[in-house]
Amino acid sequence: MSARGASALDSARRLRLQAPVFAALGDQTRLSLLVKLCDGAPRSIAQLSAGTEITRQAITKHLRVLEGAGVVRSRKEGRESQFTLQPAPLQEARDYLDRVSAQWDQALARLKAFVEHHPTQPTQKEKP
Amino acid sequence: MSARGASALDSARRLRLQAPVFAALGDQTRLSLLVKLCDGAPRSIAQLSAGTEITRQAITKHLRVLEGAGVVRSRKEGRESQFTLQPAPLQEARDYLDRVSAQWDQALARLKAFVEHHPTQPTQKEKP
DNA sequence: TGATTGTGCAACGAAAAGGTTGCATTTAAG
DNA sequence: CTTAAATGCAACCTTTTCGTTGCACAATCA
Repeated sequence: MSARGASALDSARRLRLQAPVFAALGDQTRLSLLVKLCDGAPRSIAQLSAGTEITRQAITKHLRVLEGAGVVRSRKEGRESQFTLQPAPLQEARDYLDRVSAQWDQALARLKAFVEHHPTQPTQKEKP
Repeated sequence: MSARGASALDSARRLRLQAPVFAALGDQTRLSLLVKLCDGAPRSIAQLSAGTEITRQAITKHLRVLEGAGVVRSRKEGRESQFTLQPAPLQEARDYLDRVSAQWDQALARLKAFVEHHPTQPTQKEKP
């Protein structure tokens, strides 16, 4: 119960760490900021605000949210602050979704195997 | 211009469709509900509420949010409604993150190749 | 039937999110 | 030095979100 026990105990922590990342991605404006940044080039707030309908200050707030989730990093460069994408948390989020889907697939596979070993038995309750 | 052209034009629509999914995952309570459901077994609201600190009605609201994002499905079964995980939107979200990270990696690879072809040239501006 | 269990619905309140405006501050440019 | 550009900071407003309470209603069970 060492390896699996540890990861099971971390599940609550995983939730607390992963939810803010998803929350940061759960906004259309922030998602479009990420898309603009995912070509690898650092961009200033003014650059990221150009072409949008909303204010520069609103963009700034969104960038701070992304930074708080660890999805971007900011660095003071002269009079402007450059933002860069930080792919590691995104990959963790991706792996998280992968695990959820994988567990679901395994459950379905087990269910299928179970059904195939029980010929033509109609729907039965778990606890009769 | 068929395959890539179409997917490029859909990028705005992708944002509008993907953001709600991430927003649905961006809450600790909802994320834990998903984890409970990812073993494949349908569960009732009462089952999903058992062992939590918050109210059954709060859990219900979260489940409706998840359902609105297409991440779970509900089905009336007698007097109780069973909720099931719906992995397809999760996999789309995963692929979305994959594409973002992939684009970032490609950009870094290009940058690296560029640097290696320019020996010891110090940092230069994009538009001199 | 009568009691219990599982949900649905609605109103309400506190808190957070998303956005704006106005002004101060730091840097770069002329 | 004077100006313009890029941010930072703070107050404020409106809309959601998260959670609660209270009650009505349908489906079971004794």
